[in-house]
Amino acid sequence: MLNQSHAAAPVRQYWGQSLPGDAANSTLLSGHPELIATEFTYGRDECIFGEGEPSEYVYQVVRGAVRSYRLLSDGRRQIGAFHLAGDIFGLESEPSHRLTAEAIVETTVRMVKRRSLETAAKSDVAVACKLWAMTAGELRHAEDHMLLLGRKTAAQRVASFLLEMDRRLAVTGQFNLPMTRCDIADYLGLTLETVSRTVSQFHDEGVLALAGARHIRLRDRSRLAEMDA
Amino acid sequence: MLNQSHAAAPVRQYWGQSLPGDAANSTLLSGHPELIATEFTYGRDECIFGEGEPSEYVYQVVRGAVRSYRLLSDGRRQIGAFHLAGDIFGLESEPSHRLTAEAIVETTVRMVKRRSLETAAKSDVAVACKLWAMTAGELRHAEDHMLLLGRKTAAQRVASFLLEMDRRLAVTGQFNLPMTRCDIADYLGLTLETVSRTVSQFHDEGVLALAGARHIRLRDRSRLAEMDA
DNA sequence: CGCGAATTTGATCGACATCAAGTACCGTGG
DNA sequence: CCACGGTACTTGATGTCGATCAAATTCGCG
Repeated sequence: MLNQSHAAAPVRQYWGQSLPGDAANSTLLSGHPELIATEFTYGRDECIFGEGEPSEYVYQVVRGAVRSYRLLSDGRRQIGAFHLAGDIFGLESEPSHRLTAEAIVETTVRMVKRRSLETAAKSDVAVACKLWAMTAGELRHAEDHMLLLGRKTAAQRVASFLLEMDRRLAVTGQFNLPMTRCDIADYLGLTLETVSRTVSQFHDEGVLALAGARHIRLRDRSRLAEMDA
Repeated sequence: MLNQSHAAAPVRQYWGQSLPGDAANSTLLSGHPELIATEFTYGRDECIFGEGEPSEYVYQVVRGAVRSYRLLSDGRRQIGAFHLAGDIFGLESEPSHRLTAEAIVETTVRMVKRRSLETAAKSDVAVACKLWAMTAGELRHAEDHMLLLGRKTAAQRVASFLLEMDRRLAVTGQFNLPMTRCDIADYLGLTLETVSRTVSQFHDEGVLALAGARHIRLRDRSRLAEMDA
């Protein structure tokens, strides 16, 4: 059950519309003039921060995609979340990160010092509430994902995933996945073969259309939604 | 894969030392005089609040044990957390509960109005930070649990569970489980049979001692810890 | 003591993992 | 522009862990 090839490879780009960012997110890292935001770009598979490292910065994805994960000692990996354009990640109430974050593709992030956020929170209750709301949002996602990992079938997991990606990055009713089948598998608690087979099956059933493995158009969202149940 | 008997039955009691409550928790619901706390006792298997209900109160377990869970349409259940004496639960940043909470055994809770907490948070940044820290703590647990549900073997899941319960409710190096094998299974993403078999196996290996199915003494914590890895 | 639920244990099944090719895709260099 | 090489992806064959089905057995409580 050792895991599969989390190795490096050539770079791609252009993923993610720059910062659609739902209003909720945009505010935190822009509303306060005293918060200095720096931009930085990471190459594909580059580490942004590692598990256990002190959490110095909070990040927002400007362009690209990020995976946050934890490892078991034998290399099995569980990706807890994908962070796409507009998403904020790396926000901790504690002094150190509990997951590793890596760029999936070439990714630009905006970062602000955690300390300065905390300072802002101390003087402005609205900021403090904002931080709380953001962590609560992550918790909600984690709760949904626990149900998926603990109790859903492979088909249900893939259906959930497709609907999530459709919601988060579809533009003209279709989307490009920035992540590999292996990433998806490690997000869904499956193997890459099972993910591939399930996507193929959905394709055969006419539930989705493919243009290359990464470009997907959902043709029957209601069918996916009801099988997800 | 339909689930097993979440039915009602006679009442038991005496679970949980009354409020050992780590300092972190005790403060929130006691430090502020303007927060009026009411006590209430729920019978075994009684619902405290349901998924989707407006989140009017925040709760702290005084005595007993609570399970929080979500259901799939066909009845499969995923328990996200057990709340034991001292734990706070039902704290939401949003207006409604996202999981159902039920008393596992006869359980006394202390409850304060969510609105009054929010009011306190608005005037006192320390309270706001406290709320954030508590939600962050739940998120940390959820992240650990995602790794367990997505990637650990049955034996590793049960080992994790035993170590968690040992940490949270052991008194003289031993503890009484308030929950059934079915609850444990729905927490670990397994079936009750697999949980039972795994506990029996640990018993045969001398890793733990049993006095009835619910009373457990861990005899080799380091072995459990290393198999959990 | 005796009933009903909880738990254990056994036999069998099946969904997904693992092992193993084969194919498509894409960036690079000739 | 095309051949090459490497990775990602798909597909097939087989294996296995945990689920399911089915009885016992034990445990609490009335």
